[in-house]
Amino acid sequence: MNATGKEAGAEFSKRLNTVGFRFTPQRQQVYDVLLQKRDHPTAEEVFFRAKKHMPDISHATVYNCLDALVECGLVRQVQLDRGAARFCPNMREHGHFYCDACGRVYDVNLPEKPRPEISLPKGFKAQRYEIAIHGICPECANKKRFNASTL
Amino acid sequence: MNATGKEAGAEFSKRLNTVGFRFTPQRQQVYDVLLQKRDHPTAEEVFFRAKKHMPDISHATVYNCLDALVECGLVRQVQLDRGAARFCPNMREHGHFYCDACGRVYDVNLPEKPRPEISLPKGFKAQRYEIAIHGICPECANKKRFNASTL
DNA sequence: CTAGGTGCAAAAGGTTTGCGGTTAA
DNA sequence: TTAACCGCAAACCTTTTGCACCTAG
Repeated sequence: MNATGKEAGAEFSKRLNTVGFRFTPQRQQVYDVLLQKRDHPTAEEVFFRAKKHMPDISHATVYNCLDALVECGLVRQVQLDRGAARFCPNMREHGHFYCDACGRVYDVNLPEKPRPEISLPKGFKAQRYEIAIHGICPECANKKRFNASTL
Repeated sequence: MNATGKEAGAEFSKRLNTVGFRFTPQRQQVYDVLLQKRDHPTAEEVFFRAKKHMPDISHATVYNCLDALVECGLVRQVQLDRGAARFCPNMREHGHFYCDACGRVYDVNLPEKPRPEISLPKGFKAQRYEIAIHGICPECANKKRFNASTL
């Protein structure tokens, strides 16, 4: 039911400590929110969900927690359009599909075979990749077809 | 000197028209700004540069023009962090390297051989890809080494 | 004990909107 | 001629900041 039993909690705490962060209930709560519904919520959305279990949590704290989780490698931040950043606890290598019609975000698997190494000019040190695919999701594609046929 | 002579201007106008946009001097100016210094400026930066040649141009118009250029396929919008969107008139297939230290953005070539097709679940229609590589650029890598050695 | 984290409220970006006047086609 | 576009200014949304209090280690 809940992804953070005592064992997982200790693991989580250790992970924070290794990067110099403290364990706090707020950080745990924010991480739980991300694990419980993996729909790439914005910071605002995380705030509302966390508030249900922890009514006094503040906006600023949610941003702080999200940044901490990103920094210690438990969460990815995804920036897909001019709007708010989104957050994703899936640390496996994967890309994101962004529906330009409805704004929903889907995880997409990348080819298992490692993609041809992108050769960076001398001196550039890559730390991580983000692959975003923009397009139309099945649901919106259907809606569109329907609308077009009834005009 | 200037990428938009009379011929290029006619070409530009035609491109706008095909997507249902009008030619306007402001759109030309904004496009010129992007062509003249390909350093992935933000809308704000485009605004300041355009203002030098067209003092009455407004903030809102710059956003309008940028959106129009993106919509008719002359410019790409790139979103690399929580900050402002950046704009890029290079429509060849390429990725972006974002330096986490200084925030500069570099174009990077992708492998000539088409990368293995990313297989999307049934029904998803991809329209465009964005590949962002986060890391440290050579200049910042050097600075870092220097600072570390003098602490 | 104390550096780091929290909550609050205000400020700071960045982008969008509404409106009266202007202009490309 | 007129729908599209412009400039202006205010509104809006997202994120950051400063500060007094609190707490994990």
